Parts: sequence; structure tokens; C-alpha cells
Amino acid sequence: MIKEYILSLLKETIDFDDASQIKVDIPKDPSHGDLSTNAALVLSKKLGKKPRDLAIELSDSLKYDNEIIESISIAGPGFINFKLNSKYFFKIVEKILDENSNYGKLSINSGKRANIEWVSANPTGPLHAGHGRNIALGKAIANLLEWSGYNVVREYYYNDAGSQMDNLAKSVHARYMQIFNPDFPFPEDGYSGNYIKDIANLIYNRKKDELKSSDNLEIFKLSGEDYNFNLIKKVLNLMGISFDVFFNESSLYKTGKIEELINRFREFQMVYEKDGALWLKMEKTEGFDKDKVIVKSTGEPTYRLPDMAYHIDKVKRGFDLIVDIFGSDHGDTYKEVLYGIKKAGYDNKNINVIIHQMVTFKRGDESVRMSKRSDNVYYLEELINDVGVDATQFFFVMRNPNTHLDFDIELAKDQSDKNPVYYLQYAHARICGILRNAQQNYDVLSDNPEVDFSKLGTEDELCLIKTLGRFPEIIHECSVNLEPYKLIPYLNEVASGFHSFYHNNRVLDSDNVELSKSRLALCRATKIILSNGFRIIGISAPDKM
RNA sequence: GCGCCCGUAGCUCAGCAGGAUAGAGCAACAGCCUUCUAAGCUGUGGGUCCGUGGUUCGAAUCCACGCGGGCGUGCCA
Repeated sequence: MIKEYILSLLKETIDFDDASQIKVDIPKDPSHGDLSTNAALVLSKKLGKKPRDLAIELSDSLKYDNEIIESISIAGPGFINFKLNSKYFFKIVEKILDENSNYGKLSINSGKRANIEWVSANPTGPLHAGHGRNIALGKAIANLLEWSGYNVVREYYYNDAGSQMDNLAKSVHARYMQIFNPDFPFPEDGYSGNYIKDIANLIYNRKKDELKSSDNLEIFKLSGEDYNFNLIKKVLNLMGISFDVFFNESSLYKTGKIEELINRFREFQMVYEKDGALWLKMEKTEGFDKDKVIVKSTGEPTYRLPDMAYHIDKVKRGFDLIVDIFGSDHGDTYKEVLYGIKKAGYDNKNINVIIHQMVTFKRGDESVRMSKRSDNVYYLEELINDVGVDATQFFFVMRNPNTHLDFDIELAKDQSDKNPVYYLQYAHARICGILRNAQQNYDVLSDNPEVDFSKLGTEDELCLIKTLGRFPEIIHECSVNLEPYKLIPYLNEVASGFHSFYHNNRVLDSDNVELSKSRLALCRATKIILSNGFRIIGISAPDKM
């Protein structure tokens, strides 16, 4: 890319052992040129020269290609500013049109395999709105991994074995029994949602009172699991997500992986028995302050043991990168899991855990209460019905996962310029409108596909082209750090650049065929960038709005 | 108490591997539709970057200590 080109020019001219401080950036102020470097500032001390003198010296001796760099100037304390040749920018437009839906795809991780695990909600009930952040993030990050070249396995891990599933069975059973006897006691910590009654009714419709006097809860558990999983999959489907692997906890028992891990811990003397439970030694030097139970006195493992076994399984599958996405309420447990992997003698360095903070939902100024206990749950499906899939996806991905998210339902629902989703999508729809119009009403424009880009030259046009050309490096930045949210301000800039261009520059004009063609090409290039960006963050690119 | 995260414009947030005058969207105010979608464009106002110290040519950004908020700190997941 162009930044590397300039960096390589600098390296040809002057020796610097430590290049980490030297940066080539796009200056905030466009009057400072298209690119700028702080090289002279950084190197001045080492070489004992004044930054400005060094800058002049450097810029005089650079041997650059005139087709790429038009001019060089010195400014401020010693920044070297580069103005690029517009021919360079026109080549970018050609490249975008040529690579089309692949433009921006990187090869930095070609040939590598990545596993990304997220959602992983247990089938004890439908997904609630708060799950949305995890779901949306994972979707976008999985896309980013693919764009950076990885072969990606999308995976969902769920617990179909532990005490939560027993609780589900008891809850469904109680609702079933209440059909015959309204006074049948409901478990104190049972799942109170109405869906439990729906499951009980389904069982009743099938089995009538056959199960009334049975104390086998298996059928209640399986029916509940099945019902809930269908609800979950339905919503995931709405969100446009499909998983390659559904990994269930019980398989870890069947294949003996839990037992194997316990034996390994024993072998490495990492565990001891106390009060009838099996404890894992947690070392202070690793930041832990007390030991943790991995097998309860009842003989059942705590959640962390199968979590560790599961991750060891992923490690053994040989991925180059393993990504986990958790809410901040799991912020401590993932550390235990990584620790367990290491202490069992496996390598955890390929595991990258992304922790996102919690979400608050608001309708205008009013916050939406979400408590599981009172059945006052705002389900993800309701949120999607309220604001639409695109707004749901967009609002969850919009912010840095590290910060708390305020999700304004009214704003997300609003079909007006207030809503940032529409601003972006509208730019795409507008372009499609122009393309339709060109096809239907401007035959002359399709005569000869040759485009003379030198017809382009207005401020708006050049500004838009420059923005489009930054797409690959934005993808690079986003994918290296697994940060899809950074794509959004960029796409906003693309849309804004396009809207300004549109406002000031008539695209279709029969009296100006060559100009029209080149502007039409610019429109197509913009459409490609927008739709590629939308695909990554996981929203649709509408043709009409 | 301890651990992790956060504190930037009226609101929601970018910027935080140190760099030129701290940005965006919304809200406020003032303009722009006989022309490819006004779900748009143009302009204006708006800041103790939580506080106090430190590191240096330079700090919103790094360090220390406070203050405020969120989440953890289970033989729940």
C-alpha cells in the first residue's frame, strides 16, 4: 500500500534501526497534503540535527515515482508532507471496479484456520435482547476474520448437562403438573417465563396425563431443550447467522475428555480433595487468590471443568486462532479457563478472548428493565421486531465492545435522518437509483465501456476517491484488532463523501457523455465499497428505500 | 476489600502502540428541493478531555494516587 511505499522510500534514503516510532499518516488537515510522516521529528535527536533541517535533507534526497507522488513539502516542526498524483487515485477506482466484491480482502491470514465461538447460550430459554451484543459482534468479527484471509469455523457451545438443564426440567415438569393441579409447587429458582408453559402444553397435547405420576424428568428436559433451541436458532436465522459446529457439553463426558483432563491435573499435581470436592490449585503468581472447585461433592463438575476440556479440544483441533466472545460477566472465568489449559500442559497462546460490556436498553429517556425473575424480559426477537434486523445488528456493532452500550430503541426504530443506519444505507440506495436511471434512460452511456478518469477532478470527486482508496487499510486495522466498530465511522465518511458529491455533481448528462461515464464509474466504485463494508458489519445493502 | 472495564461537547460516543488547531452523530440555530430519492446538502455555536501529581521537545493518550459508575469476586453458568 501507499504508506509502505513511502516508508520504503525513507528507508532507502536513511538508515533507521528502530522504525516503530516512524509513522506515515493521513493528516487531519487536508492542506497538509495526502500523507505525512514524522520521520524527521523522530530521527532528529539520534542524528543530532534540527528536525526541520533533517526534513529538508530527507525530502531533497527521496527518489520517488512522479506518477504516484506529485510533490513534497515541509511543514510545522518538521513534518514531511506528500501530495499524491491524481493518476494514482484513478488507478484505485479501476482496481475497485475490477476486484468488485473482493476488493478489500486481505491475504495476511491466507491458508490459516480460525475458530470463533460465540452466543453459546444454554437452551434454557429464548435469547434476550442483551444477548444481541454478543451475537452481532461475533457475526461481524467472523466476517472480518474471513476478509483477512482465514478459513473460519463458526461454533456454538452449549450446556446440555448441568444443573441449569435440571432446573429447566423441573420448571417444565411443574407447569405440566399445574395443568392437573394448579397448586403444584413451582421451583423457587425455576424459569418463570411463559415459554415454559408453552413447552408443558406441548407435552400435554402429546402425552395427555401419561406422565402425571412418573418421576422421570428426562422427557421434560429434552422437550424443553428442543423447544428452546428451536427458538434460539430461529432468531439466529433472523440475524443471518449460521453455525458450522454446535458443540454440546455432554459429548465431553461421552468421549471421556472430562475424565482425561482430571487425570492430567492429578498427574501434574494441580488438584486436591477437600470437603468431598476436587479443588484446582490457583496460583497467586498467575493473579488468583483462591483455589477453585472443579468437581462438586455431589460428583458433578462445576462449569469451569468442561469449559477447560472444551477449549483443550479446540486447541487440539489445531486452529491458528481461536476467538471467544463473552460478556463482562464472564470476565473472570475466561482467565480460569486459560489457566486450566496451561496447567494441563497445553498451549493457550492462540486463544483470543473478547470481552464486551453490558447493554442498557432505553426507549427515549426511559430505561427498559430486564429481570429474569419477574418474567419482565425483553427478548431479542422483540427487539428485532421493534427496530429491524439491520438496526439491531448495526447498533450492537457500532460501539467499542469495551464500553457500556446504551441502546436507544426509539432511535434505532426511527426511519429518519436521525438514525445512522439509514444514512449509510440511503447512500447505497441512491447509487442504485442512479444506476437504474442510467440503464433505463441513458443508452449513450452504455455504448463504450472505456472510461476516461481524467474527466474527474472536482473537489468532491477527488475527496470521495481518496476515501474509497483507504478501504483495504481500514479492513486491515479492523481485522488485526478484531474491531468491526472502526469500520462504521469510515463507512460514514464514504456515505458523506458520496452525498456531497451527489449534491454538487450531476452524474447523468446526455450532453456530457464522457464525464457522465466517469462519474458513473465512481458511483459504482462507491457502491462496491459500501456494500463490501455492509457485508462485514452484517447489514443489508438495499437497492431502494 | 480485591480484580477487570469505563469517565472526552447538552445526549450517545470516536480519538488513547504520545504528534500540527481534540472529532462524529443527534440535539440547538441559520440557509438549500421546476434537475439522477431532501432518509440529502451547506454553514454557525458548543469542551476544566473526572481530579491531582509525575514522565518529555510534546499528554485526552503513558505512570502513580484519588473520585465517580458498571461487571465480577459461588461446590450457578
